[in-house]
Amino acid sequence: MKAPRATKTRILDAAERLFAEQGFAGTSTRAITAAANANLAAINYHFGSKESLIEAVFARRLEPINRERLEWLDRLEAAGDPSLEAILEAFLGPPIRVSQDPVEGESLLHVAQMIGHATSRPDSRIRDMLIHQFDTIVERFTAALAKQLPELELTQLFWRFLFMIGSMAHTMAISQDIKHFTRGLCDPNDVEGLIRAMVPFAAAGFRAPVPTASERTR
Amino acid sequence: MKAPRATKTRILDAAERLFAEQGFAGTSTRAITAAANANLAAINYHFGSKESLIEAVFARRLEPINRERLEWLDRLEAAGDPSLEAILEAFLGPPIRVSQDPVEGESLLHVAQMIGHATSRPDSRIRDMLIHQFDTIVERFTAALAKQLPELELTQLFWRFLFMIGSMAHTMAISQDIKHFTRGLCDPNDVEGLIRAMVPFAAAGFRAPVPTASERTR
DNA sequence: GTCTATAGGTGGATAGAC
DNA sequence: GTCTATCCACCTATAGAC
Repeated sequence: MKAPRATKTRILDAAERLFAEQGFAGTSTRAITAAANANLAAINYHFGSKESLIEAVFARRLEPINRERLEWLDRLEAAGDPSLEAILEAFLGPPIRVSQDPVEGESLLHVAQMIGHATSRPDSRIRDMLIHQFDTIVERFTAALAKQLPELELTQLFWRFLFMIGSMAHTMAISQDIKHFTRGLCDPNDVEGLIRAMVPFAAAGFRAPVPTASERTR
Repeated sequence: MKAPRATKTRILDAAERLFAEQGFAGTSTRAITAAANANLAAINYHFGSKESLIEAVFARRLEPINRERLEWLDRLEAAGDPSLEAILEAFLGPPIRVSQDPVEGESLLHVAQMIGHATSRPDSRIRDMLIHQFDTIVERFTAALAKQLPELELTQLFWRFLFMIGSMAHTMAISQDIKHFTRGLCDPNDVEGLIRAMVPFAAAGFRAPVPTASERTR
């Protein structure tokens, strides 16, 4: 006999799905508590406010993934000089694991969509929290990449790191429309296949020579 | 003596900025008309509804850019067999031009952020309109790319096209935080430099060999 | 911890004068 | 085309009973 999920967990689950689908401003606490089979007052009781609930939804998913990324990178660096592909996989691997968990699998897409919603709020606490969540990750991984690509200017390395993150984040964020645009060929739910497509794409991009300003588009 | 912009244009300008910063649900029609120095009833008079205003904001920017992309590709194909880099630049070039216009320059970032906000609304008319805006673009450009990369499986080609779009869209969407994450090295407002960084990255990614499932991460 | 009831505010949209 | 005034649906948050 399985215990029913606690109210707090049901609220987190419902909020995660609804925030991903409709954004933060577009999702009312009423809709969340209704979907979670909880009372309207439960959000304020358990989280204090809607904004704190948003932070809790993010933190529940991002903290374990980012912790695992850092541990993975630690192991690689302890074992010697990691290859470019190995570094990229330490970055992309933890999301893969989550995506393959039958229970938490959906959550990864939701988080990606939520990040899409959160990324242009100049003022909010949520943005500050997201920046803080990723600060260490960016620092550690760009340092590892720089060591592996010593001839690449640091500015170009940062650009390319951003491009890789963008590839992943945007692809997940528009996953609902991918089948339409690719005539059904690409399956956005096959995150393993997505990563297998992405690692060689990103690795080749990182290794590409930087053209001078004069030589473009012949 | 310059004529003051028409109310309709002022509303479009204000709505574009506010939607980009705060999302659609997070931006009230009251805030828009106040920022546009227009009357509260003006949105309904000129556009009919808030949702129709959103569509109008998108269409004003996307239609000329996408038309120019197709014309550019037409010219390339009329002149012979375009190179991979030339095709990528036909895709990325029109947004460059817009971004360098001192008047419309800001609008490109706004549209990118708005696309971020719009990308996970399963039900809305806005999503349908966006899909329609990009349908022809995706079809024409993937066909041109497939011709230039005949050995690349179509599935991988679609993935890589999505990755390139994600690189561009996400980079613009998080532009506010790029200086922070890159210690000031990358300037998100220098869209020309962004594209110059992106074309070789994407071109190398498109040309990367596809690994078999067995050979990964050594 | 969970519920009802409600306070106190903001939302989109419109009617009708000018 | 522009304005004021207003409708009413919906929002977050809280007080207080159970």
